[in-house]
Amino acid sequence: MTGSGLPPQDFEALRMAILERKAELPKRLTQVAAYALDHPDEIAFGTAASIASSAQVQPSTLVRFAQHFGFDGFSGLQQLFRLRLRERNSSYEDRLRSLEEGGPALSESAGILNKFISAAHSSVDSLANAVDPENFDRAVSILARAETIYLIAKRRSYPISNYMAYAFGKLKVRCQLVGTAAGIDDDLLAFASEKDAAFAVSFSPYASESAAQARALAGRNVPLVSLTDSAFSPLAECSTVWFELVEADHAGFRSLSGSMAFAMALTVSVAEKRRRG
Amino acid sequence: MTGSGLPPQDFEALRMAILERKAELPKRLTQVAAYALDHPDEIAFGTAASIASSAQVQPSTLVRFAQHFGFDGFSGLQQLFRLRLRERNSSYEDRLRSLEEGGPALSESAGILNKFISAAHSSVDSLANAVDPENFDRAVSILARAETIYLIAKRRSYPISNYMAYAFGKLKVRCQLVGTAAGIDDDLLAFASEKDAAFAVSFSPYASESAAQARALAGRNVPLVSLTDSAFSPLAECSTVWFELVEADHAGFRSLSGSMAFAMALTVSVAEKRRRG
DNA sequence: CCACGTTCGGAACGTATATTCTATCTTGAC
DNA sequence: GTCAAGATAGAATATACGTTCCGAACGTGG
Repeated sequence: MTGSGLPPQDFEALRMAILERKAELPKRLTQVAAYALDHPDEIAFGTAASIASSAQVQPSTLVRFAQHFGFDGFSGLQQLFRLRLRERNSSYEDRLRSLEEGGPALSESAGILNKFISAAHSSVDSLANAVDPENFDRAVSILARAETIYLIAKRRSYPISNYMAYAFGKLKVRCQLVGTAAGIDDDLLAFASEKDAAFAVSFSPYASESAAQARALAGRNVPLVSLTDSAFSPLAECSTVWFELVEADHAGFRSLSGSMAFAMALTVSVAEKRRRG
Repeated sequence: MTGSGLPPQDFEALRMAILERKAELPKRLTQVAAYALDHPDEIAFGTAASIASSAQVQPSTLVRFAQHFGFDGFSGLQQLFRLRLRERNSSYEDRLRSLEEGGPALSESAGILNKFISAAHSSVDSLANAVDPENFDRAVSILARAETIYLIAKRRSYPISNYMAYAFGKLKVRCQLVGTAAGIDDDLLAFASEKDAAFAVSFSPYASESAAQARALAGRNVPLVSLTDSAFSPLAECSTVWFELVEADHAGFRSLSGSMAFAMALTVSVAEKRRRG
């Protein structure tokens, strides 16, 4: 008797089983377990031999590993990894493609909508990849300890800071929206001190006022967190912490989908951190 | 000599090549071509034998098919199908899972960020599913023929109309943002006539002014397009065309990612339609 | 109707595969 | 230190795989 009852029926179940028994597994099997969870794609596509060499293990070890989890052999386990990839993809992209293929038949408007949906989708994806959790954490800390948070954004970025101001208001976090009425911005920012902090958003082509205001604040040692779309942005050089987010666009118009998600995450995180002390 | 120059390097190129040459392909190869594009997953995971029997073809035909597109054999072609699945999944969901697994180890902020990314993702997805292309087309037509577009939104929806106003400005479409300064909103709206149109956004809990303004406009036969989150919204009943979009939220705070994508698609579509006449 | 080139089906081939088996090694208890 | 139980490495094996090959079928132009 090698296995342990019935094998898991789907990938999730297998994952749980592996995590559960990971501690009590022999050395080489632990090695396989770690490799399997870290490189599921390799397991799905590779051959027993190639996987074994990648994981620095003998092919037979893979078979034993599979049998420990109730499979007949390695192949049975592999099928679960393949199933996972199959099911994952069924929804979103295929829909886009099918719409795209209907191309000429569809109205132009529907085409534009799909482009924006697609752009929003990839913006959110790139947000997921671009933001380093540690940096995010630092940004949250900086803003959370500020007395007043100054929100700097012009033109296309303004809706972001506007929404943040709304949310901060709901969350009882004091903030000052900069860029709303003409002229008094710099007067407002003159109040900012080291005890405060600022959050600036600017995408190419960068609004010169935003950059100037950011620099001014940085010069007076006001901690500055910023969101921009390039390392060469004027915001990047004067920020305490900055994030690079490239919003996918359609015909030059970005949907701000990624930025909005980021902004809300930041806003809520700050409020949460402040609430917990 | 069997192949035709160099084989495609990625799945998309292969797809194009197949579609391009589909007409001039022999009978059985056409059969394979159709099967390949319809069941890409089968090709990625199956064996030559299993695929052949599914497609009602001989295994050798698969090899010939691959060779027609410049591959050495069937395996080379299969790798492209596998690569596609690999790359599709590499970014988003795995990252979420890995962060989710780090759970307790991760900071709370990172967790919140991921929740918002996830919410944004599903908002955009539901946008793709919820918006009927024909309705969208009607909405675009209504707004495109308006002399002035009135944008009605309060509170959390305001950033959406704000961004639309910015984009409409860039696109040289006349619009009037309603809800910016206190008091004069109704005076502004008094100018609206049947030749104009309005776009209203309101999510639960609905701002009473937005609903009232929308009703007033509808009563004066001003065409009204609206974006809201329920069929029971006060906006739904008085709109010429309306869209239901449920934004996924985290802790009650929506990221507006889906709404933003929708708004920009609408804005650009209107401008485009107007430009073309 | 015939010759020719192309396409197809199916068997044959060599290879690579997953699995099994066994000798060796490790582990831990007494 | 010894022994037993389990785990591992690596060779052995039987299987299944992708590919190749060749004769038959098909369609075409003369």
